[in-house]
Amino acid sequence: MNNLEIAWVFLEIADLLEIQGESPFKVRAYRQAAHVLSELDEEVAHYAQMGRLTELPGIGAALAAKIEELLQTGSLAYLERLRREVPAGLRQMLALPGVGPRTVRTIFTHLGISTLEELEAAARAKKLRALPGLGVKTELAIQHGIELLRSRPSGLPLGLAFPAAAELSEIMAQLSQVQKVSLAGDVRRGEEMVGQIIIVAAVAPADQDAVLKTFQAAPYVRQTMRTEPGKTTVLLGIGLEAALITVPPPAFACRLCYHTGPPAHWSALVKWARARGFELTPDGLRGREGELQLSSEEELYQSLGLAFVAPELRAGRDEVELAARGALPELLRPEDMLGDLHLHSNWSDGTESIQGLARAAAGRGYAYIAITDHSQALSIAHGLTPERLVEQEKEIEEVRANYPHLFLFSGIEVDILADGRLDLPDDVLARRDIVLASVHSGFKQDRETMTRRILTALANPAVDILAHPSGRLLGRRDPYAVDLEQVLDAAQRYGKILEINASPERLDLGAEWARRAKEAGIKLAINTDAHDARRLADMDWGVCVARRAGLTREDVVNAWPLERLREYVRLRRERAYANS
DNA sequence: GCCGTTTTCGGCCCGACTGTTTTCAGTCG
Repeated sequence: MNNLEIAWVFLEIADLLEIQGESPFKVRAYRQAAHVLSELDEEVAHYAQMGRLTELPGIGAALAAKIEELLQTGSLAYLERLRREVPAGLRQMLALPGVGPRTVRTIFTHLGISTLEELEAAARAKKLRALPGLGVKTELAIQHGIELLRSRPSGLPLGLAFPAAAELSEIMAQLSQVQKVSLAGDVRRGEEMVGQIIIVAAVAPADQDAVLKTFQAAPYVRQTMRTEPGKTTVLLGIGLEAALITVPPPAFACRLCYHTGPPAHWSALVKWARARGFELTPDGLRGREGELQLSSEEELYQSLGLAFVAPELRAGRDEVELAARGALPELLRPEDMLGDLHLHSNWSDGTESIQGLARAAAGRGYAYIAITDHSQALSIAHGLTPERLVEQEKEIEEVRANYPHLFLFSGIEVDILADGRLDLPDDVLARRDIVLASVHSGFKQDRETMTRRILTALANPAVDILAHPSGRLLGRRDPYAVDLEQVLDAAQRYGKILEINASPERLDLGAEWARRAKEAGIKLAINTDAHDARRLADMDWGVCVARRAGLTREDVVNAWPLERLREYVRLRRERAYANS
């Protein structure tokens, strides 16, 4: 078992214990341990071998023993016991908004309900409102929550699916029988939610069975679901399906393109090819002179007279036509990013010092970062008061002296209060180099109130960037009710920057809205919202969203040199304050 | 569950909001 799988086990234990009504601190210990394991650079097995598990923060004797058991046997008696005691359906109920462990327990003990289906039936039959602590509103909220859960795209966020996909692909690449291998499908296109991992490998027909068998025994694999000639589908420990497709080497380019999809893009290619006298099938490209030998996808597009279409742009929109005209955007690349404008230090709820963030940013070759801790209203995160901001400014100044080639913006992520006012006085905000504004409370406001709230905040001259504009948590929380059309209008009118939050649990704005923002002439910033130094690497997920949105360096302010960015912010503020 | 110049027990970010109540429990961030 690898780190992520063990972390997964601990998260399940935490949920089950919580439903059982165990001490919240014990529950938190498991969640904390899961977090530590998932962030660990080295395989936890190495720590186990050296008998150093308890040196990891949050891992004591009890958890170390459980990790050992998982590593040695692949299972855990304690978890098996909990699973017998708490039906799996109860854990799913925790995902319903407004439903926590106590409510789940009430429902289970009084009605004996243990699946979402039974729960929905009970809600419809108006049986929930009679339970202690529940009422009509909760009953309706549960019914609505189940509907939302159903309408959500299934699968896992890219940030969870990609590492597993990359590791599986890497393992396949190591095999001597595998001549070429590539990720395909949702993961390769950088979709925000991944329905299934697809890996395409070029393998001589005689070796296919052996390669498929190796895949079935790879790390992460819990069980084999289906096998057919040239393809096997497995279920991973993280609850996602992964398919390995083996193809004869000459067909690799076409099959890769076909399985990368989406179907609408492939259809557009087939149609384009046919109109020019080619026959394009998943197994090859046939021209008037016969079958073409293609050694790569690039050659496939070239043979069709098209510029290469980056997987992220494949959508069946107008990309084939643009490729024909040579008019595809020159997409933003990870190496174009020059800074990160949304970082939390240990002044609020981050774990890293400002110095540590600066060191990590310098290590990535950044030209600038912004320290943007929370404001006072977010007390759970130790949000900063005006007084502490003054103190922090001094520390930022000290760190600046240590990193002459890295500019530190003294920033702030100021809360947008329920009525749209900001959580800090204007003069305090005006002294910060960059101001992000965002919503962290009152998520249940109706659409009109929430929209007005955000528009009010955008109208404030102090605000430079609207952070995580929709508030969604991928697969966990839907966007709050807000009219993003109006938000885009206001951003465009006031010259505000919209954030693509690169945290893998957010990816907010998503690609569709980022595309529309660009079309409206709005500038974007891609920020990680990192709470520790390691998470600076999340930038790549944000770049992925930007690429799917068709963004170029020009569209993204933190792909600009420092002076241009500062000038942009300065001019915007000058205009805003002059008009206010 | 973990952790300790508060070290073997007693702490462990906390405050707002909501829906249920009629003074508060549960959820959320």
